[in-house]
Amino acid sequence: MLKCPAVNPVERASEEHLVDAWRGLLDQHARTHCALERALKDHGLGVSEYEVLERLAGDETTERRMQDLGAAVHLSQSALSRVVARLERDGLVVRHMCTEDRRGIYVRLTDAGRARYKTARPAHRGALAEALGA
Amino acid sequence: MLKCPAVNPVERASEEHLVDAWRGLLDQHARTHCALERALKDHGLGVSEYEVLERLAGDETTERRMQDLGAAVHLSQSALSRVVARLERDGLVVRHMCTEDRRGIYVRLTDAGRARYKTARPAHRGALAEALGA
DNA sequence: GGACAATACATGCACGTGCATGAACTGCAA
DNA sequence: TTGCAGTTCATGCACGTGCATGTATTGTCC
Repeated sequence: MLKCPAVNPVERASEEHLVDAWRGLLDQHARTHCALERALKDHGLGVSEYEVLERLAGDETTERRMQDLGAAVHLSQSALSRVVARLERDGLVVRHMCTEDRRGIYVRLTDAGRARYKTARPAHRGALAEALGA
Repeated sequence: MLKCPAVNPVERASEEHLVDAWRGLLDQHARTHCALERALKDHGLGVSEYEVLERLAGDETTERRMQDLGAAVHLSQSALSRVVARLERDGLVVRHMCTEDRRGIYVRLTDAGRARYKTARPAHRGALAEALGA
């Protein structure tokens, strides 16, 4: 039985190329994600937690609104809310309402949070270099 | 206060490059994964389920051992076990012990499974093309 | 042959995530 | 002012996943 006679060879090759690209992407993503997870575990951080910390540390003000963070990080709004809750529980960030729009929440890095970030950063970079190649 | 005086500019640039690469990877992965999830939802399949189905359909024998599948798919052994359990519950595959090694489990695609795969495949390819670009 | 490590898969459990919803608040229109 | 739609974030819930463990079987060494 011939397979897929309706699809011509060119389209088929293009499709296969796409699938290969996707599998490669999946491969690289899984490897890097695992490496980061392993590296950050020793510092008591998850990948999402570190990501948020980095966004906060990268900004001069060290203070951003939840929705700004949400736009930067690949996380649903609810997931971000919980990540920040965990970070606050661990004393790495503090949340406080903005006075001008009482719906909004500001997230600020604490000294402990900044210190934790600086400590974890080399491990993070190392894992990245290892996983993504030189 | 100068930041990171111990890191020279070259290493710093290399680090930034790595971070950018990782974020790009994350971006592309998230977008593609979401697109696939949306496309497959209409066919009652998850991304992992489809992945397993594809591996089974790609092989001529349509029969593989769990550990072979585990090596091909980016899933832990326990996750794969459950994915196959779900597929079996939906009647898309059947599991049966191999006679020569009674520890091993063979997974075989049913007619319904093959049909489902063929139906879902265009949607999958379409989402891939859309997400990964032309 | 009998004891013991190794392999292959299933399962209990904890955890992080997304979706849907809820609660608090703002801005606008009548 | 009052009412109502839109927003911003938190939370209940269901689900998929990984880790650790359990169960059954195989292979090896004595």
